[in-house]
Amino acid sequence: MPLQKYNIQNTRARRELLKAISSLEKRHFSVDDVLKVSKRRKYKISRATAFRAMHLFSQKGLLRPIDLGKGFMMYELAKNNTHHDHLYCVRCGKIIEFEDKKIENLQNKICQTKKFNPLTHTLRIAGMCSNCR
Amino acid sequence: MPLQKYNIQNTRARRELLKAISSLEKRHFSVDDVLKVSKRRKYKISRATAFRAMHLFSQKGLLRPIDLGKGFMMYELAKNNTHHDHLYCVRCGKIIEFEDKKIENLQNKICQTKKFNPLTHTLRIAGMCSNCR
DNA sequence: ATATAATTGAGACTCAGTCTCAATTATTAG
DNA sequence: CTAATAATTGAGACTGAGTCTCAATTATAT
Repeated sequence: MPLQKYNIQNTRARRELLKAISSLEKRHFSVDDVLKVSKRRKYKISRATAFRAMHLFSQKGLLRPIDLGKGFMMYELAKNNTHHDHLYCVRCGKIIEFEDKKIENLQNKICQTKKFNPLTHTLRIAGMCSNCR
Repeated sequence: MPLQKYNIQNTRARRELLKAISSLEKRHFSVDDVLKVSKRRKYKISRATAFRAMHLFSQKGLLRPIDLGKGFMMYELAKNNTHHDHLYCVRCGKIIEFEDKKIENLQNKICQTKKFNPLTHTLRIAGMCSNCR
């Protein structure tokens, strides 16, 4: 369990949260997805702690926050892959990941032109996946 | 005043909201920016009506919603320009618009590859503008 | 002019996320 | 190891954007 590797103080609550995250079959999850799992276990984690941990984990590079415009944040384990963007099916909720270096390069070019120092960027395409039409 | 042109039923509340929007010096505004102006006028508009109108206006193509990841939606008048994306300075709040056909094309190419039918897309780069470093 | 359909306001409500603060747990210094 | 200090935690109150309900009002169609 990699808490120390990410320079995150190893505590019971955080260990439990990580375990809950690992037990999720989904690749993309919300804070409440994690809390729901943790609620079934003996050691309960409070809502505030879960939110705090998700932030910390993101900041430390263990998780990556994903904004699908659903009104709440989703997360994914950062170690699974490198930065990428998402197609989001508004009908079935399916998330398709994609990575496009050319788009990234064009984004950087724009930032240079505008003398803008990028910190994060979000590219999300919402629509219908092949199953949903 | 273009309500009918957009196929929007012309009512007092909507006229007042449009007037409030026009009176804003800002190009990008939140529902509460609009409500704040309207609160200074004789004819008061309720919160629910304002939110409903913003949705309707967006749907009818009068406004364009902008998700800057601020936790609430921003809007802009659609007539000012065509679709574009945004750089958002997290320090001073400045919004820089940009348009990049090459990025759009690459996005469409990805959708084709993934057999995905895009409805909307959001590309937002958050960081620091030239003034903020 | 009436009937029907759409819009509105007020305020209760929802839901994600934050805050406070005292209690607990971890880390550091001695 | 122990005391002192620092970080984390839980409970629940709170915030703020946005939604819902429902009766009253206003627009549109007949």
